[in-house]
Amino acid sequence: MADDAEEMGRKPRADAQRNRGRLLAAAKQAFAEKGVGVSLEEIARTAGLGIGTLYRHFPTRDALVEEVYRHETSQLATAAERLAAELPPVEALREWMLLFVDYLATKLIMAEALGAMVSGREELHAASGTMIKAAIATLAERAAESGAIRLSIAPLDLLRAVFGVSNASAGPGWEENAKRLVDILIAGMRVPPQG
Amino acid sequence: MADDAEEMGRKPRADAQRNRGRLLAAAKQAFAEKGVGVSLEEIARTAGLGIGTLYRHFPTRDALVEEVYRHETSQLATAAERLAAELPPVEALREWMLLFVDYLATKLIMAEALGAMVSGREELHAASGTMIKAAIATLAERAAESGAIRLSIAPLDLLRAVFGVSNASAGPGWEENAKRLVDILIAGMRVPPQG
DNA sequence: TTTAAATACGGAGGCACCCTCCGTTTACAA
DNA sequence: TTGTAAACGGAGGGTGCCTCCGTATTTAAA
Repeated sequence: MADDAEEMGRKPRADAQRNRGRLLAAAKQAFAEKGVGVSLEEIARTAGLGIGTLYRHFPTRDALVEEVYRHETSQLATAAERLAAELPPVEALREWMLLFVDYLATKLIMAEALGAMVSGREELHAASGTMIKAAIATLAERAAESGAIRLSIAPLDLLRAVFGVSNASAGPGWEENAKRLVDILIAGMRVPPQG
Repeated sequence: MADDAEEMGRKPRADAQRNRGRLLAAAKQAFAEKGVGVSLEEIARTAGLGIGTLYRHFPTRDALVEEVYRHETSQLATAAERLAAELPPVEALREWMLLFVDYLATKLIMAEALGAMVSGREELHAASGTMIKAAIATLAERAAESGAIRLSIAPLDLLRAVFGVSNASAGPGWEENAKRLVDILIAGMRVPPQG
């Protein structure tokens, strides 16, 4: 019944666990308030810890970001499963992409992280990135297999395109535009009714 | 015949002119080799000048970038005019977007700059940004006026989407994908024949 | 409890970069 | 030739990144 503690050989010292939590909390708030570019020193200070401690727990800035956003990301993955089960393939794909836009909009904090994972350097944010990629790939491929759309580009590129529109775009209407883009993309991929 | 020296009240001192040129040359090469993030100190050193001189000529990193890329950008603007004159509206729009992809691909050096100008902080790269925006806006609006497509998103968002796919995307096939995305976008905006 | 090994902590220190400020040098016009 | 506006250069102060290692704490064995 020791399923909670996924495979970990040793036992982390109590103080280490506590401090890890403090760092994550401080980081989450700092990222939200100032973006993923905040000074790591500031995060450590906010957590009441030394910079060395931060670096021991999270050797790179991205390791920290990864940890902070893993939870949020998994919500997107969960939604993908639900949509796939409840809706016809193309609709599921469309809805999930719209949800993706919502995530970029609502949790502006996530935009940078999602962006980084969607656009390049895949090594970073490995875990979250894998979830997202799996979600969009599955949905897109199911939609393609249903015959309703033709998948002429890599599924992840759909998200890249959507992210491109959201990315720091100044205009207050970007969310609207991003959602319209989703529909343009779906329409552009649709197979014409009479072959 | 004094058309070369666009309106400038005073006369810049000879050494100032020469050094400005050196800085631009050094910057162009450095940007090409190491991206727009290079140390400005290194650029100044390469140009055989002091860091203070660089900052006097180009108060911000972006002022320097702007200057370096203004020429390249104007080529895109010129191409837009030519295509608009030679091709039917939708084709002109499509071709120019493909050309945009080529620019991102060929002059990888430009990708960062074009990206920055296309995605947000419009104040930076003002001059180049204006050119690009004017080009896509004109082409897109002409295509929409022809009745062949429906322009449901901001023209610039088309470029944002394309840029999103190109943006640091690791895969070697990104250029292909970006071009296919252009066709998906065009197809997605096309007005159905018997609307 | 005592004790010693294992582990974690903290922050000084070295490095890189940014940008400013101002004393020195230079170009050029009178 | 000479006075001065303009340009130069780099030291200096600030911030951030990351490493390293002496000190402090926890844990478990005796």
